[in-house]
Amino acid sequence: MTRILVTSALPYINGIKHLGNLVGSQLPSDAYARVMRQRGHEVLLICATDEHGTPTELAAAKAGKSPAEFCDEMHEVQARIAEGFRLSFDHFGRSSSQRNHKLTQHLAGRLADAGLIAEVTEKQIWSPADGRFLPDRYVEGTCPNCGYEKARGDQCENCTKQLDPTDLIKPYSAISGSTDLEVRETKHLHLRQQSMRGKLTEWIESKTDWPVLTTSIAKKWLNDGDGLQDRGITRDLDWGIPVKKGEAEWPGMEGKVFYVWFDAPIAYIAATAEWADATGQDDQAWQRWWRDDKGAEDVRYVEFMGKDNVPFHTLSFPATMMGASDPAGERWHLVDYIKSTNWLNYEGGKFSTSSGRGVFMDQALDILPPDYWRWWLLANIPESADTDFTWESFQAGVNKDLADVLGNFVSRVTKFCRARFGEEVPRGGAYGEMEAEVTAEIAERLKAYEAHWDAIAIRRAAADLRAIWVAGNEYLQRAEPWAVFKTDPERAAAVIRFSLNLVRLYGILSRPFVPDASNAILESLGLDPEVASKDWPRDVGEALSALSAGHAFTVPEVLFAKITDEAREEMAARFAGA
RNA sequence: GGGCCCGUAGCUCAACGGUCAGAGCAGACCGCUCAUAACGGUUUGGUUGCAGGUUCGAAUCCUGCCGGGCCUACCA
Repeated sequence: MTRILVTSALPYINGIKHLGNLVGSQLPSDAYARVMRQRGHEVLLICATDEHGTPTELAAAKAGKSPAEFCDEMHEVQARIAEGFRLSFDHFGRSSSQRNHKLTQHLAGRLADAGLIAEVTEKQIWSPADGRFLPDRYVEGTCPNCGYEKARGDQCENCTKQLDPTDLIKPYSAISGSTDLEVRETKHLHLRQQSMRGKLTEWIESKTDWPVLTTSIAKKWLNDGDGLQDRGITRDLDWGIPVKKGEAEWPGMEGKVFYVWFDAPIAYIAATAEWADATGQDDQAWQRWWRDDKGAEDVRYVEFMGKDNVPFHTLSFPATMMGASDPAGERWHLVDYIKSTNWLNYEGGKFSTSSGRGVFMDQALDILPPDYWRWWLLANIPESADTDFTWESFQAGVNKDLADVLGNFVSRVTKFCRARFGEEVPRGGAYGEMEAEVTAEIAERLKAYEAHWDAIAIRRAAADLRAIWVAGNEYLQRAEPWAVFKTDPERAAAVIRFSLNLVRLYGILSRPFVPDASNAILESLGLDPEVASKDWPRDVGEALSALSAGHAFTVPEVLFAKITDEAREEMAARFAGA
């Protein structure tokens, strides 16, 4: 048994996420955690809402609420949607929690003590009309390079030139439109990543089994230009974690908060502490997952994220963890494997919040059950390249794989049994050569399924699972119990007994992808899903004899209703965007 | 501008220097009738973006070109 700590990148609080966000981190982290739990490992799956930063303040203001109120509400919304998709987080925390305040301040203090924090006076754009400093991106104006009039302060979208807000001609606030802008000096803390460049490089280069996408992004940042740069970890905002050095005030930093990207990854740890609090455990309970000096050394820590998150998880967060560690005292556990995913596009373009293009998580659940989305998204997860969501592909995947192959298998077996033998596992006959062959084939497929999950190759795992389902239909076709029944009912009984055991096996193996269907299958077999799903097959032969003659069952409702062409067309039209 | 990734059957993807480049979907044909008009079998379909090179051998490695995507540090 291994102890596996799994984190999903934190969804940002300012709105409901779309399917691309879901498939990028939350969904694969859940499926992976489920498989590993079912296989008997000790797993802790952690996620949280990422609540700080300028966009939150603006979104809250727009909604006429304080950031705290706004986040309270949006956290509840996101938590409900996560439940709707059956995301099995052990804890869904918040980056604004008191735990995260304390921990972020603590780690900043450790970094300062280690000499890894520099105080730097910077010039930033102040907008009196907005009453705030403006991040570069919130200053717009005319590009000095190409004359584009809505260039952003960090980069011109039109000519792609990198800019500084002070480069812009006729700059104005993107928030209020005010042209009354001034440059003010303000003091900020920088994490001295430059001094850790060697250590980080060595660490990244030791990760030879990581996806290319992950390491190439990290190496680029380490080596590009003058190499890894120090990074500001504080901001002039109201909403956030107040800058403190551990428990103590930080002279000169009054009224400032930590930068959202500094505190967000720390929230993985804080959310684990929140989990311990919520389950009535002591600090030891969460520290054994995160502190190598407190028993976390044998933990395998796996992070899931979209590719946009990679630099922060390969560099600044590890720099924080390394910098806050010392051999004789606190030692924080670094990530062991980073699974990064590409983008999911929508019908050949991007998902767009502003134009309502694409399907958002709440809408998805309004239309169809979570299993449908889970299956298609995981079977088509953008592992090696960006992937396109199309309604045709979605419809085909759901109808063929779920309804025709898995759902129909369960249906034909249980209904045939009910009609010929009644609603209990039939007695008589014995497994023969054909059953031995199918058992061997499934054992082989199962090995591949497990290996692909170990490697977090999710598309392949989905293909393996589908092949295991197909094996059941192939078997029935060969064994043809409906014909055999007429001359040799005992043989037909054995075939159906074997098939019902296949149904049970599918209920277990399919659970990471389609948990609701797994429940329905196992319950219809008179089993407790929570218990039965933990009975991951060690020996397929044994597993296919688990249900013995006389065991009662009921025929389940149709597991997956098909998506009709009309429904598909209607949905495609509805989500096409403005 | 710089960096990285990708380009394989109508579509979505495998094959990671070595038997006729494979699956699923879609198409065609056959079988079955237990089942959600479901299932199974057979089959059509590819000068692997283009042009060179390395090698006994290249989809795979190298160079150039064409096309697409992503990242580039203050949105997160």
